[in-house]
Amino acid sequence: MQILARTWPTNEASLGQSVRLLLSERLITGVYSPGEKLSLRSVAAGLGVSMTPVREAVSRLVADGALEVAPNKAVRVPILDSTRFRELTALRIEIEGMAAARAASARDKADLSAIAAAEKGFRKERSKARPQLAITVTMNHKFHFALYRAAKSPMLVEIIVGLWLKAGPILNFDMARNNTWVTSTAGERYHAAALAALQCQDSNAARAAIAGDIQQASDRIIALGQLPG
Amino acid sequence: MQILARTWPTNEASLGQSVRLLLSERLITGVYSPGEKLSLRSVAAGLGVSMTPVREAVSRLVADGALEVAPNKAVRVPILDSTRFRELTALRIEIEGMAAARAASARDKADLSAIAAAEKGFRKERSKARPQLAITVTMNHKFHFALYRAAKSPMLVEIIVGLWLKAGPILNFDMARNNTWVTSTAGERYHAAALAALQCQDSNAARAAIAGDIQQASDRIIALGQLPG
DNA sequence: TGTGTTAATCTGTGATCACAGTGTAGCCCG
DNA sequence: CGGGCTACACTGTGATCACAGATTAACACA
Repeated sequence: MQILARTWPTNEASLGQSVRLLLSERLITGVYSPGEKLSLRSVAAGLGVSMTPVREAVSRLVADGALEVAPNKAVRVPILDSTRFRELTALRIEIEGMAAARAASARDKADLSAIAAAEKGFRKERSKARPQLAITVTMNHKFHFALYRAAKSPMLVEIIVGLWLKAGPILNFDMARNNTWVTSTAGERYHAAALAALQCQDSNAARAAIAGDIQQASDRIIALGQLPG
Repeated sequence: MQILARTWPTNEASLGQSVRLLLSERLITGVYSPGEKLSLRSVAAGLGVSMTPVREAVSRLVADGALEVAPNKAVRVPILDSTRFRELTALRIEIEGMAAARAASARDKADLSAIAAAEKGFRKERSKARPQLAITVTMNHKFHFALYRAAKSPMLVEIIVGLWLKAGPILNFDMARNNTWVTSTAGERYHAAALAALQCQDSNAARAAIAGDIQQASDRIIALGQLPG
């Protein structure tokens, strides 16, 4: 309980929810590597809770495709082959592109300032002499979801969270081994373009900017040639 | 265990999975009404299993938005207000339309015959003198998912299942009180148009047909004026 | 040294128990 | 007969126990 107590003040949320959020964050930020095995008892012991809330959280993540159960019944982080990775990338481009297009017309002033702040944070970290991967990843995450939330469609945001859960481990795992992503300026160019498109309510430009951002990151992963299949 | 044993031969799937599938089917086919309360113990007793697998299933469905926990901590079928229902409809049109468009280009012969068979089954039941709602709903379900599976994107199909879980209870609940859906020929016209579009690989026509089908069904619900908000 | 077999350990799954919070029905009192 | 209070029943949540299957490690034997 000690770990969770510090991360979330146990204000009001079930332990299962807390564990799920913690594991989600770890997956999206690449704490767990593709293929890594997770044991319910180990996770429970590491978090200081019993198996029950961990089981609830893992069960949900498995259902979301963020974790998988091998035929051995062992729980592990899925290893996407190149076919499934391309499928996921195509889906992300269409659905996140749709969210960006909607955000361009539905955004209000509060959205714009939140997105601009996130864009600035990302650019600032990445332009450092030695940008840290973890911080850059977090900033990228904040920017994208600030933008998607501007579409004013909670259900759509939930769908996108599911997509990021599937993509997170591979993206961050390979990024960590090849620093072309943090050293490239492609990301901030697309981010700036997306922000500008939202400011002038240009849906098509917003969709194109987000699609380009996703595509270029995906291309880097595929170029590494580490994916099976 | 007796109920589950007959529905699924307990071949190989955890009880939690079986319970989840059973509850999903009940939600999509409208066995449970919007606002209806579900008790973990009651469901468990009714299915002859312990609370554990039921909890796992319900937890997943709550996460999917197919069920919700009231501030009382009571689990119930969500009651969508008109705002959320319109949001859900708009999402369905875009995402299921996307699936239809992809299916038009990715479909193979096996897909076409499966979809044609499902289309025929739907049309046959609905054209009866007294079509049964439950059967019509099931046939409609089969047709749509046979079509979506032709897009060859399992992740996309999973997303759509999530959308249907949210929409199922209201759709079928209101349909049962107003037989304009089963008596209307609009559904089979859109289905036929979608099938034809897939046959000649016309993505735009396929998207339009599915969008029209969703829209007309949604319009009937809204026309009933039973939705709060 | 290589190989086959066994025993210990670890896995997820399901059931059961304990507990705090909430709604409700009944009953007592005015 | 009506209103307020008190038990009781029931809710979800978390922990713990029991069990079958699989993996691994060690040990004995050839």
